[in-house]
Amino acid sequence: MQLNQETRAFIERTGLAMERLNLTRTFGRLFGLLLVADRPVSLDDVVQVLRVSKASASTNARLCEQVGLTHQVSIPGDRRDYYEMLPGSFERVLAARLSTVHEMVRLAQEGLEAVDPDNVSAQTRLEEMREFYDFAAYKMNDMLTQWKRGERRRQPRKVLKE
Amino acid sequence: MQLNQETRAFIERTGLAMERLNLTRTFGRLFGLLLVADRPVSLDDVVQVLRVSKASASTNARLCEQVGLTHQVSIPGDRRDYYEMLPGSFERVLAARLSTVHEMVRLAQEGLEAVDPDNVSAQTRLEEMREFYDFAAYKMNDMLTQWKRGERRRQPRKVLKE
DNA sequence: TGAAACTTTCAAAACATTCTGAACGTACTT
DNA sequence: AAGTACGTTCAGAATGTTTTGAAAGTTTCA
Repeated sequence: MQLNQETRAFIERTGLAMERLNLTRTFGRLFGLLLVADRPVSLDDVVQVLRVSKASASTNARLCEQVGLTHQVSIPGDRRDYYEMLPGSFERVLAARLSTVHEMVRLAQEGLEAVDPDNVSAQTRLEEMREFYDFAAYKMNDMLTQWKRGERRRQPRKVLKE
Repeated sequence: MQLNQETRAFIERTGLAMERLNLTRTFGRLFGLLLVADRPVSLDDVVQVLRVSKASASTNARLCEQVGLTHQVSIPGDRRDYYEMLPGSFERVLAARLSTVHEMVRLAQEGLEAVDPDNVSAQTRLEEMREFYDFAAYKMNDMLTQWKRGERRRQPRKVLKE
């Protein structure tokens, strides 16, 4: 696969960015490659562009599939597996996040059941936690619904402090 | 620090839950302890309850402070440092997440500048990515604002598929 | 059926992270 | 000033994760 120098640099930056999110650099580079590819990507493409072993390419490609980032594609007259990022990947990733938010709600509930009834500060904290994540889950749901409905007008750019 | 058996079990579950979110088990246990404590927690408490070295207790306690989970507390006549989880921790954690969402927007923008102008599929994908995370950032901001304003009515429970 | 073209699996190696004990620094107390 | 109580740092140990090469598995096709 032909990629210009800037594009290769972008792939590396993606690797680093994903590393910061606690994913692996290789996985992140693959994500970058999938973003910029102008056609479905084969395992050999991954090996060639990312300079990793075929084993690693295979493992990470399957991971992408698992988390809903890619779909498998086949090409007539070709036996290889191809992977492609389809529209809607981002919302699928976010939807998966929802379940971790629900887990926080559940955890808080378990805490409330475990602590002594006279431990007021813990009760208060755990209630805040439960309310917060419950609220967050609700809002995330909302957001996904709106996005899927196409209510996605681009927000006016503004400077935000980090 | 006295903790009943259930509460100790809760701390362990918190450790495991945080591990699933790519944090360390020790950090997660500390989070659990801070949630259920009925008074500010000292390093010695951490050592005693979590059975970790003082070094690890110190490192992880400082990490909690860094990410805005705890505040330092001092007690008259006591030289030790105490840590306590204050209200608003959860929103601080989420606010920190916002910056990673912004990074995704920036990354997508960089991609758009890097790929060949005739690579339409990449352009489309990267635009979707930029729009999505931009939208997400906007909605997260909204959510935080509403939460802080107290618009946090508990949502009716409903069953959601994992 | 057998060879060719692929992908997956697996044990070991490379690498990265986290924890520990010990040493050190600092600030109180007597 | 010396002793004590505390927190931090650091090198090395323990542990966990990812990648690799090699071998095995699968599918296609002649």
